[in-house]
Amino acid sequence: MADRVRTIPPSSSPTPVSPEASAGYQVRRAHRRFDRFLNACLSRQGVKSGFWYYLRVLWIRDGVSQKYLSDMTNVAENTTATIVNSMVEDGLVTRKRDTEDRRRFSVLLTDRGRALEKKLMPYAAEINTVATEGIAEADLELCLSVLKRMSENLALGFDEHDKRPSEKA
Amino acid sequence: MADRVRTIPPSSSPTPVSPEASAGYQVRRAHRRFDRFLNACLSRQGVKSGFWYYLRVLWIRDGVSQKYLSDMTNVAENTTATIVNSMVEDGLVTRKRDTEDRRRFSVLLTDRGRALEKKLMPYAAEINTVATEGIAEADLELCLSVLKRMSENLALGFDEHDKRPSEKA
DNA sequence: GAAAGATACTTCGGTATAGAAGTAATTGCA
DNA sequence: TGCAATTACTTCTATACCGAAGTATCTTTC
Repeated sequence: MADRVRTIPPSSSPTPVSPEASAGYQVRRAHRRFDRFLNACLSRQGVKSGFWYYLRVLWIRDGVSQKYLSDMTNVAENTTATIVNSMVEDGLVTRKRDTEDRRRFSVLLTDRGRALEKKLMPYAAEINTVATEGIAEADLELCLSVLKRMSENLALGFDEHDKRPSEKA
Repeated sequence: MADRVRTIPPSSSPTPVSPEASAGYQVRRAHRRFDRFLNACLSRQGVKSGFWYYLRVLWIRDGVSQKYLSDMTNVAENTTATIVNSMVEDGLVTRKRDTEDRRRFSVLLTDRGRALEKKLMPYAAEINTVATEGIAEADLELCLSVLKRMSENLALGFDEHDKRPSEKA
């Protein structure tokens, strides 16, 4: 059943892959640092960091489904459900049954949720500014495109296995 | 007190920073995908994903302190405490008071913990291989060095604030 | 047009993570 | 030498996340 993600480990690696030279390691470390920095910013504003990613989606496009939010934030749907609940409690969004497809909810910003954009968005720039200090523009762009490609590569491995257990072709 | 991590949001960003073009966004997405892929591999082997990062450190250098593990894995010390407890329960490591400095523990691999190296290490290469498919060697290396620089930049902002509230110089 | 499958969401249980505050051991310094 | 600061670790509480399994709704298919 599995293919990219095997049950039996692949034959021993040719290169032992030192952590420093490993993409997985560097991505994880960078992520942890971004995450802590972001948390520090947001907690000062009394906003839970889990909200951030959802707010960013909603500021761009309001009234979307939880599925859409999950896809955009790269988070599982049950996680989104939990966090949206929490955001409703905090008065940042409301839920409304979609009339077209009654399985769905529309998640809608409240005034308070919308107002946070002005207060919080500058942090996105702030964090990226700090993070990218001393990095040439071209290098950064290349890095981001490599990250994007890696995300796509890893998603592929997954879709094949988890989302489509039976090959369609 | 804070400096890099401000209480008052910085003045409004010059560029609105579209998510796709944001380093934070790309790093986070890549991290989530790596994380899921890794989890899928490890759960098939009955190993909790939290163990992985600690095992990797211990396979290289056995008998280190929890502090050292925390530093190497970029994880807070209380998190390390929890996970090491869990690893002890699962019989992968043991703890031994350091006789030189009795505040410390040495975390030591059991035979079982050591044996996992052969079984699990190939995944490090596997994941990186899948992730970096179609990416030029030079581009990857540049990407990793940019990630490293970003991690350093973000850590700096933190150390200034959290680790050294009072300037030493 | 009814059963089978897919989709959107929820609930439950568990892991991974952090911050804050506490304890014990060590180090630094007056 | 003795007390203050620091360090290593723990405990408590809360958040962020996932997989599995369940419900309701929609779609497909014969």
